[in-house]
Amino acid sequence: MAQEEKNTTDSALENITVHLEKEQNKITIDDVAEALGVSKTTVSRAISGKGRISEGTRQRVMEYIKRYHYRPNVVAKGLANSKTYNIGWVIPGDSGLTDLPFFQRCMIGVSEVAMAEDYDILISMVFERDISQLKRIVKNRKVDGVIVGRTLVKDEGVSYLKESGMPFVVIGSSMVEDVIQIDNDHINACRELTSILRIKGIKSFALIGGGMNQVVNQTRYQGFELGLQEQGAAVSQSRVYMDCESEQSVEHAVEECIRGKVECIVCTDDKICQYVLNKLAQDGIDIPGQVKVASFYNSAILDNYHPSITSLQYDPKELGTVACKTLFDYISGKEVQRKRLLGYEMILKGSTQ
Amino acid sequence: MAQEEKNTTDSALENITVHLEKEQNKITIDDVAEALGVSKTTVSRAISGKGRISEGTRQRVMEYIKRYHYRPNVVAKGLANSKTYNIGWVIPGDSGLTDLPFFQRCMIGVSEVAMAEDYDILISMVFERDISQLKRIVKNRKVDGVIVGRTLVKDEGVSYLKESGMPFVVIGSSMVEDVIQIDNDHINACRELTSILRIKGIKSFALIGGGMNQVVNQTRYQGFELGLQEQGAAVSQSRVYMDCESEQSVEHAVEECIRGKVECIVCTDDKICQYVLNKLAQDGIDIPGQVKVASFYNSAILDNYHPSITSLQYDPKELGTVACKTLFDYISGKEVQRKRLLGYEMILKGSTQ
DNA sequence: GCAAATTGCGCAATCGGTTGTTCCTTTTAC
DNA sequence: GTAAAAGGAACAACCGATTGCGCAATTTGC
Repeated sequence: MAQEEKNTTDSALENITVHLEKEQNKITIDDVAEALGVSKTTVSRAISGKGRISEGTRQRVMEYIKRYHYRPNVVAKGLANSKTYNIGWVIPGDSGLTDLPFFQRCMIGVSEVAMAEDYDILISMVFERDISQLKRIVKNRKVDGVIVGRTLVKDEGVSYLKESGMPFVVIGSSMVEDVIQIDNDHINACRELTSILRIKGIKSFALIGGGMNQVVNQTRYQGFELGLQEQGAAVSQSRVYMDCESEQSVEHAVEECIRGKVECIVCTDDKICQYVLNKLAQDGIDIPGQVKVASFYNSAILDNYHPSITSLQYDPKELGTVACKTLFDYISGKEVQRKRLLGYEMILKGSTQ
Repeated sequence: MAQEEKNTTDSALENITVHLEKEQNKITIDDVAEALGVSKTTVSRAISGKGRISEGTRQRVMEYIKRYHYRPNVVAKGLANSKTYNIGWVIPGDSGLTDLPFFQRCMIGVSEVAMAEDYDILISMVFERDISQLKRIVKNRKVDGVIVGRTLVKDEGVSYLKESGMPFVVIGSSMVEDVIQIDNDHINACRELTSILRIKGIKSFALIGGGMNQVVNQTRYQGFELGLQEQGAAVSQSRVYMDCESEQSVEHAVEECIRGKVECIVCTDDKICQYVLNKLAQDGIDIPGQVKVASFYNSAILDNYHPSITSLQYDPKELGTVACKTLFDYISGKEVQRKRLLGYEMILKGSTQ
């Protein structure tokens, strides 16, 4: 009965309309100047600390500002010194379950650094290969720089940014020349993984991976091949199934692995790993008894599997932090390293025991 | 060998530094005016279409603009008419696997509407209950309005926005008075679900749900109770386990359901449903034979379960679209409905067969 | 004690647009 | 044919900050 009342109340409320009434008695730098009997130049200097100003008046201004909650208008400030105090954050709009939390955590790093510099983050989603949103924020000069996550081998966003002259940093690697990149050391991560597993006596590997149009997958593929090469004759065989975009293609790859008595399956991301694990469970194949499994990211979507999955783990927040710092350095004219590789962590778990 | 060369090349590249050299010969409205021998007023009016201007000169201006790719400086434009051409998008920084894709798809809707109005989206993440990022963009007046996703029962962000006078719209519902809300009709969705299941002969239900501090969970709880109430004596018993934040608490709830011979478990979100399904699988309990299961969102994280899971599904993009349109209407002074409820879709699948 | 150097502060231009007002020209009305 | 109305374009103020430059007052140097 209580609920029913509640419900009818709600229905009634639905038809209520509201509209905005503006008042906005926003205080400007002129107001502050007038109130204190000084020029706005003085107020500006008190705040920025630039130029010549006596400590006394500076204090007086700061007190007034604090007391009456004056905040400089960022738009006006931006106009005066040609800055927007925004950076763009380009993310794939169609990112999967693995990517999404990864980039969100990247963004935490970006966000922290940006806030410290009084910058905010403007978002630009890229669907399929449509970069019109990115073009907009660049052409409209709504950002001072851009950070790009997940690059493709032939990445139109990166090419566009490069020719536009807009400063930008790529999280991950890029095939385009002369681009500032912050990436994890996938190559060495893969080498170490194969090496460690080899020491455990594994002699046959398979790599099951996503689209080779993504730079990250290509890099992991390289690292995997390189790692196996280093193991030399000790590895009897290896199989590679890249460009697995659907669950079916992954299942097919797994079937071939089983048939070929592959001892260890390495997945290039956790979504693919999820498919692999489901297929193995379906076929009643024991992990790690009959086949061992390793993946990347160590993300939450694999949390519920037993045994837990050996992973190469990165620190997405660190990627974000470093990328954003690098971007600011670059914008402010400092020299920055063109390509910087961050570390990784090997998390050995039950699936490769 | 090829790879090794590649690798050393890469290492060498890592130490290369780059730095920005500015040139930026950006063309301004004055340049256009001068080139055409008209005043900048004329150029401005040609573009905006406001004021009196002959069709001839308008054409002339537009042609020049197109040819030389003139783009008005949005910051300057914003300063002149006190707009930022940005809207804020507040999302929980710690959102789970279900929330994240949901809000991303909301954002697609928001983004589309915003772009059509020449607006961009500024992001503000809320961690725990820390709304300092939101405060920043509001105080710095970097946005003309804000859209808030996932509200808490006692939501500091919403309270803050309300007292700040910044226009905003909530996706979902809010407990704060007089707030513009766009939500799905959870109440009726729940009622319909219980009703349909009841018709199938189910007599005992359980609801396993997340934190009651989230408005959406509270609403679903209400709808569930209301639905059962309407079924009256036909329902022999029902159990409610809200505030399940951990996998353990979900498992515990499931155990009790099994022991109590509950015929159908309803989950308030797909993450919880995942836990429920894992627990049921672990205990070897058959779905839908021994117990039926239903959830919300119909999200991808349940894609790999068999049988597939009956869900109440919403259209997140529509939520975003409507929210953003409403926000623009409100900002421009139009009257808007205070609370608007959007539809839902019942997806009956194997888990309730 | 006087010139030079330093300090403190304000004037006014500037960033790149928008818009109310004015002024001149053309069109309309009767 | 003349007054009124409408049309077209420019002037200049304005949005709210920053900053080069100039001037007066104070401090320093010898």
